[in-house]
Amino acid sequence: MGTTQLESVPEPKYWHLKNVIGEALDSDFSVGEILPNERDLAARFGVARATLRQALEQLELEGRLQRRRGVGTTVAPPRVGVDVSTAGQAWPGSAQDTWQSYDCAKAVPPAPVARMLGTGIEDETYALRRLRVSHGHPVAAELLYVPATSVPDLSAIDAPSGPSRARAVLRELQRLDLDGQDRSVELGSARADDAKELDRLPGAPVLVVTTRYFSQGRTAAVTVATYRADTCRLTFGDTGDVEISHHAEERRAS
Amino acid sequence: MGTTQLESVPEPKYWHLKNVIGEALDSDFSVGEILPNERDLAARFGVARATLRQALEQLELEGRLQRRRGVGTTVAPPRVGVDVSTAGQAWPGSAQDTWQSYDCAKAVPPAPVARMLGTGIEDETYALRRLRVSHGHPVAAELLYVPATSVPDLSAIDAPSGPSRARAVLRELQRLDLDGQDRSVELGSARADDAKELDRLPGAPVLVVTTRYFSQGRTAAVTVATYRADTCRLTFGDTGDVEISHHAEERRAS
DNA sequence: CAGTGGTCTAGACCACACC
DNA sequence: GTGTGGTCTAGACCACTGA
Repeated sequence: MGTTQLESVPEPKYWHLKNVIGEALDSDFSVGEILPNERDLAARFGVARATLRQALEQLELEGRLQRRRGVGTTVAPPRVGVDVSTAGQAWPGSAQDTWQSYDCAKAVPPAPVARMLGTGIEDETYALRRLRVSHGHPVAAELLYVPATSVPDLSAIDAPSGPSRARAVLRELQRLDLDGQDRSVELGSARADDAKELDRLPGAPVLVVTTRYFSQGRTAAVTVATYRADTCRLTFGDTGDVEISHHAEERRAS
Repeated sequence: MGTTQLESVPEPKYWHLKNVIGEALDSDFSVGEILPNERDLAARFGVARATLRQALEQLELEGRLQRRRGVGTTVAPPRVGVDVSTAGQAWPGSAQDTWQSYDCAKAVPPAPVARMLGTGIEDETYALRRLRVSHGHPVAAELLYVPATSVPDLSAIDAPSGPSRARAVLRELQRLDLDGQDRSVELGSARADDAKELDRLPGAPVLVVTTRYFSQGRTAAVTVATYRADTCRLTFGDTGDVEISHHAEERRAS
């Protein structure tokens, strides 16, 4: 304010608000600090609460704010970088990966997944549920789809269901040769079950990472991982063999 | 509707609406078809327009709808996959990359970028503006930051500004040895200038791809590319050396 | 319990595209 | 012009958290 003259094409109020609050966040608040409640803020800026909320929504989308019903609005910490690179990668569940699996059932995959797997609707498929935790918080929920034909040696009633069968499926997968993989990232909104795992409301914005695992010229498995878009930054460490020196990397701006 | 009984924990109306409309989109509409206007739709479902809009916003976020002011709401085509892999990668601007650069100026990079470059606020930096076009539509706008120290041989007034200087900067970059790179993806909202390039409103959801280019043990350049989140799916073709057969890939679900 | 953010309403006006 | 989606208002009630 003060710098802008009267605009011939005025920007929306919520947009202006977002910028004003965003700047205030940089200068007057520190991480974790709680903001005044929405009704007070709206009154202070002389706008309706709906308008104020539109600005806060934007800031939350950008990962700068965190809002919790019944609690309040707080300044969010910087997004955590989670590694999703495929360098030297193997099957899911190998070595010490950052996922913990906790359930497995037979299910029919959604149409887009079935298309990637090249399966018909009546083909048996295992659906394995996993959770990725970082710094004590869940950051992603994943569904791993494995057609029964990919793990033929898995004895039918090896384990009735649940975690033990999950382990069995992963074990069988390891025995296949992994020819390569294929990854894509897109924006989505959390389904009710994923939202619950991630401690968010249904419809919350998420980054959907879809991975295809190839073996013997076919798609042997597909994972669909949904990452919290508000708190996560997906990183791909595609650095060659170079060792990067630790220059300014750790400096603070202010 | 009709299938659900009375809910003890009722889901929000807009969430239910979103699902209902989403299903209708699958069954009763085809790509490009225009929906009834918001006022009619709201009346038809017996909700306020704001509630109906909340449902449409979700669907637009998921890339299922496209809304244009003054025109209407249409069924969106499937997201286009844009390759952002770094396999066999080189400097930006090399060979036939999919970007077209059209401007270059000197500027001070935003704080996070300056931190990655390890530059102070008074160090000269070139800011190069580029646009990525796919299937005739702009899908991403990019800012490439190059500290003047990275291209020392660029004669100061080689070209005053604009596209010719952009080409000169890129040309100089090619001469450096590229040791590796580093990429991250996060959710953001479009700044006013990016939004304009991408034919969207300010604040529209975008996928921000940040790339660091390493040379001689330091960060020689940084790009910040903003992709339209509604129409784009970022793909990483990390497939090893395997050739994937074209099984079911092209089928339609019906 | 009181206080928070989340949902919803019924209106109004504006900016834009197209005729 | 007319019709569209985009913004904004001033209220109301609900669902949740924590004292």
